[in-house]
Amino acid sequence: MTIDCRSNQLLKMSWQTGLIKTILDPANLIISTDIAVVIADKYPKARHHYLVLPKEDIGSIFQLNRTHLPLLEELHLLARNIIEVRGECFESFQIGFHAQPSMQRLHLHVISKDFVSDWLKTKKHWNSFNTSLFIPYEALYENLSKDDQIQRLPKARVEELLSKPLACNQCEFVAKNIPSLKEHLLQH
DNA sequence: GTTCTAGAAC
DNA sequence: GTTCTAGAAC
Repeated sequence: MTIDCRSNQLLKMSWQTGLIKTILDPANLIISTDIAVVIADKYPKARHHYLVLPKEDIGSIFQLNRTHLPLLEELHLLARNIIEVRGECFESFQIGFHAQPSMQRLHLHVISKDFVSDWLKTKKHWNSFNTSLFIPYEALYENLSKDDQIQRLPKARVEELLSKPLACNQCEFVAKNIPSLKEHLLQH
């Protein structure tokens, strides 16, 4: 391994630990319990976008086993709490995990289905929330109950899902590019 | 995860 | 010529 390779890895580590650093500052915590916290996503991909994270140092969904099922229930409880606190309705939100997370520390996404946001900029953003790259809470809970672990998606499957057409999440419309998708979402 | 930007797509 | 996407970031 070259020196350059190592400095790349260090650079990568610095952004991957962003969430862990964020929750160290109490000012960032919208809700905090003994075992989990709720923060606002720094780059929200919809009008409402929150993250629920355990205080326990769990890297990602791939570190989970059956013993974590009660923890997941607590994360889900806080997800419902933040929606209620914000005066929104549960039906207008999707709650779940990315099948291929980028940031360290397990985090549950709580995001409104409008996807109206200046931070929504790429096909990857869209498809990570609107294809099987998004694992709804209930689905992950059931998979973990059954298998005692969460399986990583094959690289080819991830690439296939990332390259899917930009299909609207609320109707049959398929956008030709990101700007037209964003314009369309505003109409809903 | 974002930023930046070369060059593809239009 | 401008818009848009996709890959490198040392």
